[in-house]
Amino acid sequence: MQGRRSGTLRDLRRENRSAVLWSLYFDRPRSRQDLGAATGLSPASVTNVVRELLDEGIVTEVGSQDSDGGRPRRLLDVCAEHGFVIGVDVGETRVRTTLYDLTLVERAKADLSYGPGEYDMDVVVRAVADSLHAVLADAAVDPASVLGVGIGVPGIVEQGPEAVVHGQSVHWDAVPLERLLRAHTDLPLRLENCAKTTGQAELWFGAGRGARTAAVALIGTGVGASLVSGGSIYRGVNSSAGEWGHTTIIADGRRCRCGSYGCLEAYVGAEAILDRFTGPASASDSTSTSESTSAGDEESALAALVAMDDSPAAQALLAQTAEYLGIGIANLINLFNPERVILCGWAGLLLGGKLLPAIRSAAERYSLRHPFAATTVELGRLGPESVVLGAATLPLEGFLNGAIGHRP
Amino acid sequence: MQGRRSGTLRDLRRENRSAVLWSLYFDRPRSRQDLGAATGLSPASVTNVVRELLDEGIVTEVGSQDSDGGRPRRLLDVCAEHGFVIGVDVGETRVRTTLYDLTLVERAKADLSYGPGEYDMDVVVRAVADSLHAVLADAAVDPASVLGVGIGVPGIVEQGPEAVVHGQSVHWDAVPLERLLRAHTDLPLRLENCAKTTGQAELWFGAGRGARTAAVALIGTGVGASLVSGGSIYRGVNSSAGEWGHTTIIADGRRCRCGSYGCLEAYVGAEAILDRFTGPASASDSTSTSESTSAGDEESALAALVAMDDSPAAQALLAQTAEYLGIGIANLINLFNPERVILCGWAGLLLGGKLLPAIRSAAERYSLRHPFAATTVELGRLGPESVVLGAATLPLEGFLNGAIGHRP
DNA sequence: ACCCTTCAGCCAAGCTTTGAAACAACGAGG
DNA sequence: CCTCGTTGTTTCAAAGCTTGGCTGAAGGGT
Repeated sequence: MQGRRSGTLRDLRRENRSAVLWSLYFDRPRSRQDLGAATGLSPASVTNVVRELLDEGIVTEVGSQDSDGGRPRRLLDVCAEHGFVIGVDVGETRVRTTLYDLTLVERAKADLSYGPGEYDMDVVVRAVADSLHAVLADAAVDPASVLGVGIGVPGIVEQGPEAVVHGQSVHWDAVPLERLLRAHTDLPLRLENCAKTTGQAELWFGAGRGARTAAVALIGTGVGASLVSGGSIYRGVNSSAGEWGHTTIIADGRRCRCGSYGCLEAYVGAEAILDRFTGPASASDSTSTSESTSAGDEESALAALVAMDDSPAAQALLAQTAEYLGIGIANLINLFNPERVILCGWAGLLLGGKLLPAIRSAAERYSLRHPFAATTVELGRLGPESVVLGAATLPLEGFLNGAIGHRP
Repeated sequence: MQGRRSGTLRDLRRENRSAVLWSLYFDRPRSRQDLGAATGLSPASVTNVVRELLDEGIVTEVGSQDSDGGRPRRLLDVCAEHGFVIGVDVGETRVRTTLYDLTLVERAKADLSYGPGEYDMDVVVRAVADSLHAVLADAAVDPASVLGVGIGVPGIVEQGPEAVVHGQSVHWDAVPLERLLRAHTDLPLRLENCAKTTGQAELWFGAGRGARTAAVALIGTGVGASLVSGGSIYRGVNSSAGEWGHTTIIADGRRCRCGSYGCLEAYVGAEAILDRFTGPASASDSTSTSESTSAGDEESALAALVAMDDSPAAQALLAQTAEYLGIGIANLINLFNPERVILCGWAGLLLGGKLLPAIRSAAERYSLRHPFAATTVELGRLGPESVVLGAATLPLEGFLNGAIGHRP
């Protein structure tokens, strides 16, 4: 009900400082005057805040820009070297890690794969730890200047003093991943569901730029979504909001790997699509061949399916899939009334590339006029890097908000 | 992305003042010390803010309470007489209006009905205007001391400089209701969808008290929801969020009055339930008899149906309905991860009274473990008055936030 | 009586933003 | 070459806020 927490003067200062920093970060470089206009702060306050940021080495002055006849504006920019962030994508078959500077320019990458189905925690934890050390060494970056590590994982991440992961589909049951990693590194860690990290990447740098309310629909082997409200990701009471893939679109429908029936994921997840194509006879009772096919196979198989222009069966299946996907999207539109729906994930992009018009049309038919009119349905604009990139934005977010500048 | 708007000192003061006021409003009466603990403000600041509120006549001191051995605390309370708010429920067959004092104690009521199906705007507008004048006269309240009028209407309310109503099911197409009402009254008006007003009533005073994230599911003839996030109602980009009734639960299912197929409303809306019972033969293609049955008939018919303990057909239908409702609720739980789901609306309460265990069990089966574990599914605790009461909270909300005290 | 506890008001100190005025840096024009 | 106008940035005094610490106020215990 109440829920404000401001109170003190210092908080006010931090908020203004944070507003300036966010504003600069997403529109770089900029003059002080411009920042004032964007944040609503007076020129004097901008000067004060900027001086502080300059002193701390968070921003720098980079050249100047002629004004029409007056004193030229000094341009400010974020100092790329001031700090670094690391993004980690804990995927189904491998760990991808990238170290970025403060402006999210890549400095080093590592990519460690383990056998498919190897969800043994020790293996995963070691891979993450190794990759962290690898990128740090590779980029020759002092660990003390790393602002934090963002880690995108499959499954629900229960935030708390130490994040715990519940991955119902990869059989992780209350895994204390943060504590396990803590044994290998002292870097600040932030864990988050990988759909949410992708969502944040698209929101900051992709198709979601500037949206204050959006739904990022992620389709891979599994299906998820991240819901953006007020410009940041909505987590719900338990951090498990956005489990779009397990909303029911057909009561008593196909069995889903979550154990329920008729879930969206059981129709439009990559695995489900392939199952529906190859095993139409046992449609409503597939124990599925998930464990036997690796992700890479799945990817090429789906690509092949999408490319079967001369097969009526494949065409019909894809049309049906677009219809289901449209229903799922329409449900998001009716419930959330987002200004944008962004279709992401490797399977989502694959399907969307071909079926977007059909998906849009289905979404329109299944949603109410008013909310649909306010929405655009688009494809994500970031590639498969988006999970890592989004993960890296997690510590960055903290930095932009709190912005406790460490020593440079 | 950025989206803060604070900046100035005056804003900070207003926020603190508002925090105190909210805190006091929902836990009345309270001592200053207690307020300090609740808001996190220092005793000195509480004193300052409270003095201001006392000076403006918004709060008063009411007696004192012994402390264990020390100076007794003076108790503060909201001054009921300081202002008044009016709630209006524009229903399907009548307009209900209530005038409350600042503590939401009823001071006067009016209830004007028009023939069923009379959605002619002139009739409705006149009824609202008449009822406003009636309650003002009845309570002998000076219009200048009315803080505002909240109006709950069926359909989507597009907020803007002048609210416009889109009621797809009652055939209101972009009705400029606020402007039409403006011709009859000078009171400040706030329009909102009636599901959202009910939701706010339950949130403030009913089963949702204290919840910061909740889903209020409203079932009457139509089906809607209001989604609460961060303690306040989520509206989406277009104010049309929460159209739960028109999310699809069965692809290619029953036709819905919105024009689509397989909507939740087409299964669990009161009209739909009755249709499914009386006309099972034409299940998938009912043009429905909606216009011919008035709401009152529907209510008693549904009550009769629910009471048919000895009819296996009725029992099966109700069980099926609970299943569908469970699916709809599970979808809310998976997507939103609320800490509470509250079932409201006359039909919702009727069904819930008998079927709540079945509904809960269905919701559990169709939702993921983790989000379900964090949720409770309960019945609304407010009666049919909740729409009016919730409508009255709309201006109250503005008052508690801004709290520009007018002259007492 | 005396001390102790608890609540409320007061005041100087230390923040903050702000608006106006001053300063800086440049082009244009005489 | 100098001056003026224009635009961007900084400085400075003023006003407002919260904060702790201190002082009263009002009662129990002992």
